[in-house]
Amino acid sequence: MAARAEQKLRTRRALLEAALRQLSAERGFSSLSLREVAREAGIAPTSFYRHFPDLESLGMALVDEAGEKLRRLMREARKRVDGDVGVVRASVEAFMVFLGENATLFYLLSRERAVGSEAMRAAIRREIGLFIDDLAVDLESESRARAVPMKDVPLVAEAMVTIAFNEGMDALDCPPEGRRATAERMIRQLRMIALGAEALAQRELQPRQTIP
Amino acid sequence: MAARAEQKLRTRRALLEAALRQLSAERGFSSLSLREVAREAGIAPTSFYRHFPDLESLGMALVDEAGEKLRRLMREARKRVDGDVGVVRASVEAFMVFLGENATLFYLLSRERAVGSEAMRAAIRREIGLFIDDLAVDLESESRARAVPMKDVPLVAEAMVTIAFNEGMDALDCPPEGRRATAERMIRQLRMIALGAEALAQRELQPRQTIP
DNA sequence: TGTACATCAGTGAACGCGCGTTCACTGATGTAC
DNA sequence: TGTACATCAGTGAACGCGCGTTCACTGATGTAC
Repeated sequence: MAARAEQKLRTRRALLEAALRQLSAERGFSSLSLREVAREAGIAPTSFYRHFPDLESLGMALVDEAGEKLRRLMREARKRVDGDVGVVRASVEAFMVFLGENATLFYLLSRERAVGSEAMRAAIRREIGLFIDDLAVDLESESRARAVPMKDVPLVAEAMVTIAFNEGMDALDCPPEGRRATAERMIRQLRMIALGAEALAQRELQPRQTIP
Repeated sequence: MAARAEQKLRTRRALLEAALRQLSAERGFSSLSLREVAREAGIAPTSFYRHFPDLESLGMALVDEAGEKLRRLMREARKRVDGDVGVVRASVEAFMVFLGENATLFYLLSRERAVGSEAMRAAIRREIGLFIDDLAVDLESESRARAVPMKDVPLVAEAMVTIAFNEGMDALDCPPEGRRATAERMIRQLRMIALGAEALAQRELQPRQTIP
């Protein structure tokens, strides 16, 4: 039996979840203390070291988890894309669900991206980069399917993710009844970006046809 | 003479600048300590209270300063807008100058917007809101001057500022020789947004003229 | 299966440290007459 | 101008607190024979 190994995993989980429970709108990861997390997880402070060399390592583990979960949800949502529901709307819907259900994971990604240790910021930039790449692939294939060319797809994806994270933060800051409105704002901004990139591509095809 | 009042102002300045000096890519405002700031400013920890009731109040003062400085620079830069240099390019140039010369003020606005105390986040949201309003006014007047209508100008301004702050962060994270490239990425993203908003406006004028 | 030994997750006491805040004070600057 | 008093920016000692980390330990689980 791996009784010992299982117990160890369970305690590790407890630590990760204790840390998540302490994160909120008010409290960033860098304000957590090792003792506090251990206390919340129900173990002695010294036992923490059996699982992570320091708090930052625990943070990195959370970042990985957050990134994977977010990308998995988005990938699944975009499978349902068809003629009626475009990539953008499907993505926004899935994103808002992620926000609602995993607010603290989103906080972690969104805030420590700007403020954490160098290692943490690098890890988050990596996760967001992967997220952008996923979106670029789907935008590209939608563009081909609809036969509407789009200029600079990776840059478009980057701009879209930037907007999504920013409006996502706003959505969490405002009361739940404001969520729908924020989602609509998000969609309108994303559509502008998509339209602009399409206009750029068309301009290249018909260079002189500008409206005075 | 107001010798005493002047000295008090000088010490206050010293405190503000000491705090700024401690801020960096690695250290967010919330990691500063009152004792540290006082030490750096060359006064006893207890003297701090003659100037601010707590560190957060000092932070708010810095936020106000940062917001005002940023907006003043942008307003001056946009005075130089003419036929050759549009609002977008002039704004980006001024923004990049602000980034280079006031990196810590920008860090403060950009990071504490996500992670500070409720009061601090509200103050930053206010400053950024004013910044967005300024931009909206100039976009609107450019749109009229060029006789190119633009849909949803305030939303466009919001999206642009979001992109600018995000790319601004990236610019500071990468070595100075990468700055120009980041600025160009920023401009391309902003142009997409502008183009998209113009395309939306045109679509309303000529509703059926879609390209298959 | 039973026994002897190894592993290792979790412990509790102890450490030194920097923190925010209080307090009663000092002495230069400011003010009233 | 001189004098007596008020103001108040800056001080240094002291407080209690939670922190991260070390250490030698315990005792259940795992392994070799």
